[in-house]
Amino acid sequence: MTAPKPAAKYKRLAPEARAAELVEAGLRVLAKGGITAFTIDNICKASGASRGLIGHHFGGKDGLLAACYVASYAPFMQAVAKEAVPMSLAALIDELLSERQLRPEGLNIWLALWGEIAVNPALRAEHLRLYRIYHATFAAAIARQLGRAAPDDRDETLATALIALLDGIWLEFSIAPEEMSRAKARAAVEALVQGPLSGA
Amino acid sequence: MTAPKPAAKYKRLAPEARAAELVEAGLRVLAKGGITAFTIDNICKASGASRGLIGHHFGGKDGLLAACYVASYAPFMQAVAKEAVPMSLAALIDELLSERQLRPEGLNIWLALWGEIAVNPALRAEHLRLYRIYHATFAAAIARQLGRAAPDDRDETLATALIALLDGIWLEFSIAPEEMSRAKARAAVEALVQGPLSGA
DNA sequence: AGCCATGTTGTATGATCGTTCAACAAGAAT
DNA sequence: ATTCTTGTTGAACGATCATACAACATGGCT
Repeated sequence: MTAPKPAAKYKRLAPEARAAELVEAGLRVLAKGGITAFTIDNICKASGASRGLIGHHFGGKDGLLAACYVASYAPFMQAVAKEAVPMSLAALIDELLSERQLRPEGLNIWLALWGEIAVNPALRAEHLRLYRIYHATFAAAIARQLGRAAPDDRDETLATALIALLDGIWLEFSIAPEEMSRAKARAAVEALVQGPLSGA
Repeated sequence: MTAPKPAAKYKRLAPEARAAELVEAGLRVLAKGGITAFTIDNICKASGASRGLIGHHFGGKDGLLAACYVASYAPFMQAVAKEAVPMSLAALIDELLSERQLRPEGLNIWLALWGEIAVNPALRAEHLRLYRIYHATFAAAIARQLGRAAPDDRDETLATALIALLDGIWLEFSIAPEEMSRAKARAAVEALVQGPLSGA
């Protein structure tokens, strides 16, 4: 009879690793049940961790929510603000409508967070910061497409319009997938964009 | 000394009047604090009524939420599905970007509700029903604009795109009013629309 | 092998949640 | 003035919420 192995009761993780797990669990909860389901209990159950950890690593529920927001923006900004070499407008749009970006779960998360952004000043500030980067990237791509070195007012307006268009598509795709497929999304963007952006 | 007037403890309302007051209070709460603040206590405090009334008139909180959704859609659908005489596309867009429709409070309400639509099947079904009416109205207006009697596939796609564009504008207007004014919204729509919808 | 810094647990706590319901009162009917 | 219908109240309830914290366990360190 060998000595009974005392089976560890939990796994001890580095703070960053645990934080990452909690953020991931939080995003899973948001995707499934929206902001209403975003509770300590639900998140810890989804993560397999105990209730105290969120407070310990994020100072509270709000801290985790902010971290979730940043995390959900990350792959998106990564796609937009690609390396040093700037993307073409077509490539940018393709990426944003790609399977990697346009997924119902991801959009449910955004939707839940947007509802909070409109109400939570801290999230609002963070959103504003990221939006400006996003907008500048689009304006630059549009200017390049039209053969300009730097974006002018017209390019800025087009960037605003394009971003709004893509936001709206995400929205419909998230709320009513029955009415908005990836193919429809692509067709819709092309239908509106071909005018102002094809000619000189 | 005259007899002391026994000051009525509350005002008794007709069911529809009370229901309307509660819906209005619910919308006020949603506008201010989002879906998270949509609680029995908050709503009753905002309405000046007692806790029991929501259960009595709507069967519960969810019933009131559904009523709020319908109520928030009402002025919008009223504007879109105007009388028998169909609106021109320009008039439609003008109306939707008008001061009457494009207001931050109203959009905060939508945002809060959208977050629930994505999660709540009953609201989803209702949304789908209204969206189809909305979409058909736009497709018809576009077809008329292009001189067609009935909308073809291309018109349907353009309607989808236009709706998404307007949705996105509402979104930005609600989340970050700093970056989206009514003037910007109008310019953005015109910038994208002038191409596909100006020529034959 | 023993120590120790610290990541983790889970209970306790008080606040707040939605719902229920018996008692109450307003206002029309008589 | 009295009756009666029914809209209204608010306390009671159990469930669930976020947070705090003392006890505990892990894995690296010596």
